[in-house]
Amino acid sequence: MDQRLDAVFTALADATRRDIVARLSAGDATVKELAEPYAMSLQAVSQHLQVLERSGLISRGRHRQTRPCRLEPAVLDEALAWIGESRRTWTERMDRLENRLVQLQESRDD
Amino acid sequence: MDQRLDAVFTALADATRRDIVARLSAGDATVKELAEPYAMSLQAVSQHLQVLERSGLISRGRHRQTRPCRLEPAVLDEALAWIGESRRTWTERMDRLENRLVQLQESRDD
DNA sequence: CGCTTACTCAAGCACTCGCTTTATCAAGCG
DNA sequence: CGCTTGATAAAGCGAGTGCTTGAGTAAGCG
Repeated sequence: MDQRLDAVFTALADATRRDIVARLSAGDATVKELAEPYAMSLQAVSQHLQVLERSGLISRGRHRQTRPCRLEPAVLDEALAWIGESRRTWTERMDRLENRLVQLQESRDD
Repeated sequence: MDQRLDAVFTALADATRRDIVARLSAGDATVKELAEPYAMSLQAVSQHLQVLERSGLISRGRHRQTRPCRLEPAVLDEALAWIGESRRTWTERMDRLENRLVQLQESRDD
């Protein structure tokens, strides 16, 4: 689990890879199609896709001589869940703090 | 924005730093307190905290000779929003696909 | 004042990252 | 068969990461 989150957040820590994920969320694409907008070699994009694949964020098939890429949202959900959990804990703590302050205020008003 | 997301996801791409974030979500802590459970030097933890601070995930004050660390949820929210957006786009596309399939099914039944 | 505590700075080391270039492979086309 | 297309493999390079040890700083305590 730790290793999977390592891989997902590492994969998302690069602007090019985030852009690829965003584009794949709108539909599958081949390596060439994905590489087209970037000012870098096809090989570099292929390496980015390997990072994304290793993290589980995308999967790849074979169709003729292309390797179509597809977003796999399951790992995205794990990342979402992890961040959400820390966020929730923080919020609950703040709520408790606020309640305590309100109680203090009320007891002083007595 | 891209740079901020780079920094946040890079910060979250390490299990020790994720653990620190999770612990800070439950309450502020000093460097020494945070370092205590890990089998690494205090300096190493201090460096992890610098990464977290640069990303905006935590802030640090000064109190006597300690540097209390505090989670700042704003950047966490940005990461949450980014992932959520890709997730949402994917889900909507799947919904549209399903609708089209249902329509195909219905037109065949006519 | 000296001593401890809490922490940072700096240098060094093994390792990884992002990208390049060159070479290679596998599928389809003439 | 040769040739192009889509993609991967391998090697190398500069920059960055994670950690260490050693030294330094700043605040509190006797």
